[in-house]
Amino acid sequence: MYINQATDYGFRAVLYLAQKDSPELADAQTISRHEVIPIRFLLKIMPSLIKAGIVKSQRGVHGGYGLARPPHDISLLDVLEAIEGPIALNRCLDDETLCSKQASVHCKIHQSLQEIQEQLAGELSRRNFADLMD
Amino acid sequence: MYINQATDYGFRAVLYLAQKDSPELADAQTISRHEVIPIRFLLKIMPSLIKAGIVKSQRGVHGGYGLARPPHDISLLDVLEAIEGPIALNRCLDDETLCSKQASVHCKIHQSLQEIQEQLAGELSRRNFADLMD
DNA sequence: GTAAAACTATACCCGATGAGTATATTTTAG
DNA sequence: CTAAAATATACTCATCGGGTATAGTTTTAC
Repeated sequence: MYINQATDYGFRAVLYLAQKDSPELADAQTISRHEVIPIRFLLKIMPSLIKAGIVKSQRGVHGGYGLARPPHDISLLDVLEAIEGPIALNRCLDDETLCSKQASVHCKIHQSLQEIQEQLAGELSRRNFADLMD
Repeated sequence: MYINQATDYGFRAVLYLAQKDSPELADAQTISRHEVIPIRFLLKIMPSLIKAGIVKSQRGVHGGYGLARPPHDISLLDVLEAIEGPIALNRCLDDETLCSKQASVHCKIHQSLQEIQEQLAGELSRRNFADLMD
């Protein structure tokens, strides 16, 4: 029941971009070195963060990455969902047809997990990257 | 970020044992049919529940499975941990040496995830199988 | 005391996913 | 034009999740 390693790297990359003082873009090499993330892997996950409107990028000679909005507007949930999609504690909460009992609506377990999932999502969205910077 | 399918089956099996009215043991066939769980798979996960002291079993002709303690003493967390081990939102919360930055102690992300994980565990342990029976 | 009904222990298979790598392409500054 | 950067696509490889198979062992009815 882990969150992905990619998501963990994503958290670190975003935090790095939030914390660096200069407003210039940071290139992948720099982020990779500071956060100890395999560069090819970093390069692969950045587009997801861009599509989600969390990070902006610039190609070319003095290109690199920067935050697309202020740190206090980026939650842990934003980054997690950008990289690994919507959270779902079990597969029938994601897609009811996957329940082998086909009983998700009146299934007490399902209902409990749903509530727990909502609490989890709430916690993840309450925490933003400005909080993490202190 | 799913919980295991095995855990989901475990929830159902325990709930079934809690809900059946007769105090006799239920054999694997019966549980499997009622809860739509592949029998071989069910047979594989039951020993974990037994080791955790949640379920008791009896071999032989009129053998089967029953709860080892009352439903209100069995939480979702009990079953989850019995089957898939302690929860950990990411690998460095499970084992610090797995953090590629080797920085878990003073890592704000780590700290946040730890708090969220504790909340999640709390929610899972607050809910017991007597609640689910209604 | 033996046969059948149960659970138990191992061990295997296979597809999906996670983690990471490689190659080729596009963009931009200078 | 060229070098430095990001992007796109596709690949590898190990692990894990889900499930199956085989061969037991224990218990009880008769």
